[in-house]
Amino acid sequence: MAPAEDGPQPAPRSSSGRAKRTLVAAGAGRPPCCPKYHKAVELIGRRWTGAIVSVLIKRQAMRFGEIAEAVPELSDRLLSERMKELERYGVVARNVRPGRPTRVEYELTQMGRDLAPAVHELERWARRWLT
Amino acid sequence: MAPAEDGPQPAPRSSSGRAKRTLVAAGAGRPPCCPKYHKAVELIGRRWTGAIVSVLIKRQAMRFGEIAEAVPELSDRLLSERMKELERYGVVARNVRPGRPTRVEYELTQMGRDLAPAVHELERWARRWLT
DNA sequence: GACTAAACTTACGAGAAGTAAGCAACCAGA
DNA sequence: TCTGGTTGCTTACTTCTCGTAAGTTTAGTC
Repeated sequence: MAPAEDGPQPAPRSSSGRAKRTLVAAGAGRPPCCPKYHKAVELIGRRWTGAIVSVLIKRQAMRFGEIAEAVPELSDRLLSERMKELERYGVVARNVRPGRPTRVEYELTQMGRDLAPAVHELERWARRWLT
Repeated sequence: MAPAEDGPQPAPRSSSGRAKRTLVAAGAGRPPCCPKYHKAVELIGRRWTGAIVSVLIKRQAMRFGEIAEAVPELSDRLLSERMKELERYGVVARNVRPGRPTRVEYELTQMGRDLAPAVHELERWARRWLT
């Protein structure tokens, strides 16, 4: 990240009152500061995604209702939405088990399991600094 | 949160069709899965917060406009909002330098610097798994 | 006296999240 | 057979957050 961009000239942004800094900066052909990290934050930064991944790291495979219980503040609607996203990104795998009331199991893929260090570090930080 | 409504019976979710699982679970007196981690995700999971902390980790003190340049997609409005939040949480410190036009410098506190491992792990993951 | 710079604010529409309820498939018990 | 229960989602609607654009403030400078 922070690619090149060592500005000798303080340079652009604005011309009067307040012009479009964003556009000026983007228009200068400068790439976004770190597309991959940004994308990662978009993914796991989305509300509840971190919590979902966190509980899936602790137990290996969980059913829909189990995740819902483990994260009580999360509603079914959002849980369903987040799981679909995570599946689409390849972070979790979804397995439907044959049976009467349909049972669905979710588990992390390798990509998802590899998020563990980040999640653990964040947990460590939270434990240390938050009340 | 979860005021009154203390049902002695576990009475887990539903009675017909689909009742309020969320409220039932919360009402059962069960604490949220991990309040601190949840709080952390609320904080750094908010849009752009991760990116802001990330650039502040790389350089030590930055002015408002420098952060804005380093994260070109981020608008002034949100940058201002996020910085206020981060300051309130104690993640960054704000120093106003005397002189006109007003110059403000932001730098991470120890609490903020301690976020570096989590941010680095997330960056590593992003580099490895995202396109 | 108009112009400029830096750091914010304000206004407003669009999109994401929260809340509540419904649905489909199946089965156990009365 | 009818009632009720379980499970994994949807749908409908409200509220909050984000993105975009433009305005404000303070004081030096041309």
